[in-house]
Parts: sequence; structure tokens; C-alpha cells
Amino acid sequence: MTEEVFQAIPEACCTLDISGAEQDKLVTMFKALGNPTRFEIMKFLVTHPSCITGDIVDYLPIAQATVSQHLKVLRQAGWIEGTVEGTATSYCLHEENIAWFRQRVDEIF
Amino acid sequence: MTEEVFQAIPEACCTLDISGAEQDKLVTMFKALGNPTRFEIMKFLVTHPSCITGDIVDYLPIAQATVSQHLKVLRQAGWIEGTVEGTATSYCLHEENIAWFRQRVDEIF
DNA sequence: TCATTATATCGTAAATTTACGATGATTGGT
DNA sequence: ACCAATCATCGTAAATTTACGATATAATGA
Repeated sequence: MTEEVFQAIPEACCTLDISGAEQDKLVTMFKALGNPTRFEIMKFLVTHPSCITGDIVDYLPIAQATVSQHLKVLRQAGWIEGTVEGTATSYCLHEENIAWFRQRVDEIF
Repeated sequence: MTEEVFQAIPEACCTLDISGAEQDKLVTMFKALGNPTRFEIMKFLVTHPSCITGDIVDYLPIAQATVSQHLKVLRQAGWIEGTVEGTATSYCLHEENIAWFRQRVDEIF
């Protein structure tokens, strides 16, 4: 008679234990940072906190409209926050969401 | 006479201290996971290690060609590894690259 | 050898993203 | 009230992504 063999389940290097709205939010954040220009904007914001749109336009070799569009994507994904100050808008990192992102990555990877 | 004021540099919540090829690789990995279907494939691989393409095709409501395309993106981004076994190809998480990703995120966020 | 199985790749259509110039909206100053 | 400054949004073209069916490729078995 054949013996019953219990195959050890290989331990995965990550759990990816997330679902629903949290997963959607995480995927959206991944997608937003999965673009070289937007990643550069994030890096710029680290060294230039509370800078205004024009500063980023001056820094990058792309049109103002395009920068504004990228800022919108980053804002809607939760990576950055915009504050209207007079005619300008100053941007900074959305620390709370960034912390949330780091915690999720720590948990699931 | 006005006093010279040294403005404290606000401490950023993350450094994003990365550049060059490492930054490119990270952005590519972000982009690959920034798609709901590919994220689901990754989750499936956690619970079904070394499964073959057909298993994923059966699991997802999309065509075989599309699954194969997504697998290629995940493979080229470094998230997964494919091993040809006869006529089939079995996939598993690319543990080394996943560990690299987690380390980079820990460092820069 | 021939058929079958499993998957990758090709060609392509539709959807989405990315980029731009032009325009609209809001604020601040004169 | 008017003008200038700053930024967002609109309209749109080009590029990329996503999806599909069809076909090619490679291994297995009869």
C-alpha cells in the first residue's frame, strides 16, 4: 500500500496578502510611480519641499501642461499634496500616504 | 540690523536616494505591478508556486495570449522566473529580485 | 512520423497614456 | 477695472498598452 505523503508547502518569499480597496490603492500608487518623469518629480520634491509648479516646470524638459498632468496623477494616487497659495500651488510629499505605502510593502513583501 | 536667520531644512519623510540603472529597474518594477491583472498573477503565484501558464489561464478570465503577454512583462521586470518543463513553463516568484525591491523601498521611503 | 499538448509570438484593433499648444480660471497688484 | 502671473483644463495627435484570435514552436507520446 502506498504511503500518504505530506508535501511540505514551500514558504513563499512574500505574502501579497492584500485585497479589495487597499489592493486597488496600492496598484494605483505603483502605476503612478511606474513612470520615469513622475519618479523624478517625486525626487525633486524630496529636495525641494513645498516648491511650486513652476519650479518643477523649470527643472524638467517638458511643457507646463504635461507637468500639471503628471502632478494630477501623483496627487490622485496619493503620493503628493497640493496647496494653493495665491496664484501658485505648492506641492509636497503626502507623508501619511507614503507611510501607508511603506507599511503595506513591509507587510506583503 | 537684521539678524541672519538659518532656516531649518524640513526633514523629508523619504529620501528617494536612487539613480541611474537602479532607478530605472525600480521604475520598471513599479510599472509592471501597476496593473491589476499582473498584481493578481503575482498573488496567485504566492499560493500556487511553480504553477504553469495554463493554471493561470484557467484562473483568470482573459485569453491565453494575454496571460502570456503579462507573464512576459512580469518576467522582464524581474518579478517572476519561468522554467521550461517539457511543453509547459512553470513560473515562480523571483525571490532575489523581490528581496532587492523590498530593500530599495526600505532604503528610500 | 504524426498528432497532441502547452506556450510563445504575430498581427491587429481598441483603449489608455503621454505630450503639446491653446485656452480658461483664479489671485494679486496697480 | 485692468493687467500680469500662475496653474489647471481642454482638445488633440502620437505613442504605448492591452486584449484578442490565429499561427508558430517545441516537447511528448502513440
